Amino acid sequence: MVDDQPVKTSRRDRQIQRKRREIIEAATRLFSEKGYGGTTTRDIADAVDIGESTLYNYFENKRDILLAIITETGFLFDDVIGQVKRLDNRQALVELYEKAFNVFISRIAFTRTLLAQAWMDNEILESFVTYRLGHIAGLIQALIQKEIDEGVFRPIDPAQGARMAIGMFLGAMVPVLRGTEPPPTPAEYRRISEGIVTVLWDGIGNH
Amino acid sequence: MVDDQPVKTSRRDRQIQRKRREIIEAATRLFSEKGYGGTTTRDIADAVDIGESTLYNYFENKRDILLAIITETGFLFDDVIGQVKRLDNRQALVELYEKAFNVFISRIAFTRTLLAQAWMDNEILESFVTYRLGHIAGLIQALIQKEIDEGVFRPIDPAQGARMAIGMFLGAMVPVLRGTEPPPTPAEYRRISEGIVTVLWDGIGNH
Amino acid sequence: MVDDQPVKTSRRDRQIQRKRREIIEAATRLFSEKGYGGTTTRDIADAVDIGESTLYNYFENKRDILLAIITETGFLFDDVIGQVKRLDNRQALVELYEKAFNVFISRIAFTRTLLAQAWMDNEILESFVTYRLGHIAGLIQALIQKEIDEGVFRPIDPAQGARMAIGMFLGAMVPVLRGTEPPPTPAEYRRISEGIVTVLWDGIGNH
Amino acid sequence: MVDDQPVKTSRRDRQIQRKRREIIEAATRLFSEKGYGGTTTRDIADAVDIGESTLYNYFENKRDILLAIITETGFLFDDVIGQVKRLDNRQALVELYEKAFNVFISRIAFTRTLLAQAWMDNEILESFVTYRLGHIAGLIQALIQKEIDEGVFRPIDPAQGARMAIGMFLGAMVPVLRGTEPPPTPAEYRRISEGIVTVLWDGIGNH
DNA sequence: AATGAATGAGTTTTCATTCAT
DNA sequence: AATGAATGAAAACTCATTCAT
Repeated sequence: MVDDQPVKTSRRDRQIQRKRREIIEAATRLFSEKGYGGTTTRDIADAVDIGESTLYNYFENKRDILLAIITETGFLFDDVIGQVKRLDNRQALVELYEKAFNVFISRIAFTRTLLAQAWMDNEILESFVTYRLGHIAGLIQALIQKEIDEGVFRPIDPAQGARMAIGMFLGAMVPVLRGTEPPPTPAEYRRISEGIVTVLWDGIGNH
Repeated sequence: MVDDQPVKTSRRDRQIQRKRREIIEAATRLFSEKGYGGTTTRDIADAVDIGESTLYNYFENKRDILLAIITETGFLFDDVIGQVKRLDNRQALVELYEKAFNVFISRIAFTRTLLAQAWMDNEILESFVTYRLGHIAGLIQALIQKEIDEGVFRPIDPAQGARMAIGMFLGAMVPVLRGTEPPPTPAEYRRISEGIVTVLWDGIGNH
Repeated sequence: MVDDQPVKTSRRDRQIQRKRREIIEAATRLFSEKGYGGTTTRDIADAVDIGESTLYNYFENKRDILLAIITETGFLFDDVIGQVKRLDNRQALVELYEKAFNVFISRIAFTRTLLAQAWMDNEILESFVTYRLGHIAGLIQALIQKEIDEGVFRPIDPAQGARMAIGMFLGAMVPVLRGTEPPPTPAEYRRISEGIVTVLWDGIGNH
Repeated sequence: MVDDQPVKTSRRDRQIQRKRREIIEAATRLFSEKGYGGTTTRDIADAVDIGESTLYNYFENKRDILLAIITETGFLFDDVIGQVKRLDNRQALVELYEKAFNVFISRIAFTRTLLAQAWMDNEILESFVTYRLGHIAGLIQALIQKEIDEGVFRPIDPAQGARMAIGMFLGAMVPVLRGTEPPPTPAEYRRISEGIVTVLWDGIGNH
């Protein structure tokens, strides 16, 4: 009896969390297909097969669903960043690319929604994208600067170099996110990662 | 009187075209600021200082305004593409980048709107972006292939190379389109163009 | 065991009655602050710190809470009326005023809610106000008639006189109920009661 | 042709004003019957036989209708107040009562709505009632003070006297506004006005 | 060609109430 | 008896579009 109490509570809690997840996942999919504005609360409710008003037992309002998607899925991105302790050589960059491909591709619908929203919505851009992207860009710049200092790289503007590095990532991801190309397999994006880093270091030229 | 007729008509036509342009320009700005869905027909009418219903004398409906923006401004992009007769050497690619920067940056609001829309809307993606981007990608791939054939490039996948080339362009453009960085000056994007091409050919490495 | 039964039951009953009272008091306060329509069942439940649905174990529905407030608090007013055995002289009227002030002011929130509701809701007006107010008005009219008969009063319309008597009460109470004036102290409303009766008998004039 | 312009405009303007009036009148009636909260925008639209959304061409939102009722009908009350240049004797007070009865009774639905709303809504109380009622109360207090100074009145608290004067007005009006008594005829409220003032001056007592 | 007025079809959100546990 | 979860019904409000003038 005494032990039942915590079990009961956590079962109920798990029930709630499960439903929240369900809603978030349905909404993520819908937002990525039709956009946030193009998705109605009714669409979401229908997708989870609950009444429209039931949504409001789990979320304050529609925007709250969007923010929940971003915060509750976004932490996956922090893991990637967190794992990058030191980005101090070529191989580390390859691995960063790989991890980034992995997390982007495992959450295509999420990423597509996030980018669409960050494109128009300053709050979302700032509260989610700016910090993380800035952090990554900083790491890459530091790496470039180090290689310059060691005489491995030509003295280029590290900021511009970082934009190139990120741009090449975008060049590979955007068609996938947009759905014009199928998601690469892990083997493929390992190869792409290496390809990008090789070009960054040595270009395509045949030296 | 008889001679007047055509003059009159063409004057009226010019009048109409001028108003259409005005609407298109106002709508482009509004769409780029608030998104297509976030912009009301009332917003557009107010911006041009006409009645809301007057819009419908110039355009079938709201979406038609969006399509008109894309087709009537989009042709500028065709010029860039059209001018690229032969993309057969490094310098030609630098020049392509420069022209592309030029046209993107001179129409930031348009480009921002176009990308936002193409991100969600298949019709717009296909009818406008796919073809042009595919064409450019094809040119770049052909160039890469040629360099490979001539032994200048290592034997990489030309498609992947093209994605890198386009990605580096995105890496420079996206922050500008998104408004997180100021538009570069012509001198700056000349330098950026050269920087990108240099990296493509030789990497950042200090050979 | 056998004796326990009734004790148990009455303890439970008392428990129930206590909770009912709690709900009624919280609801009275909320209704007087935000109006009946402006108060949600959730507001009430929160104020008593119970679940929203638990309310329905004590009351049929929201309106039932309102009716319970009115009947279960309203009986206090009956006491005032009941105590007025004979309203047959000036002093008795002073005392009636005093008692009325006392009961109104000791239940400002209730009175405010009651008046607000009776203003729009015929059922409440009739089932609660009409009878009691009519009774009081009748007593006052009878007093006036008696004074006329005895030659103390001029022959005025007793009904109109009663409306004046009640009106002067309203003139003193309304600003307090509305919250634009602080509630008078017992000493003050004794003075006000005498003042009103004096004006009724002799006017403000300096005879 | 030149003269047509202003005519056209004013005809259209008159059309708009007419519709606004229609809406305001229907809303006033509905609000006085079912309360502001109990009246839906649909009720109002139906009463004027227009689409619900058409309301929003004439008013910003529902509350705006209420405020329009109050400001656009309320000015009638200002006329009454404005006409009271000097409230310096008994007869002037009688006339003030008469005018007040007149305006209250000619707009029963409005007055009932106003009082209901001012009872709960501080903004409306302050922006409309407080000032005007305060002004009237001030005039009455000044009159009482004057009569005290001239030895005509006993030295009572003028504020309390004013509350009695206003209270007696309420005593006569409230049952009419509430609909429990039929509106008095002009002859009747003249008699009531005189009755109230007589009681104020001399009481009901038979001196 | 220009437009004021009208509106249908939604959209998000609220809330009293029910019901299974 | 207590309540979390679910919801139908309605509410205010929006907006692209039509139409008569």
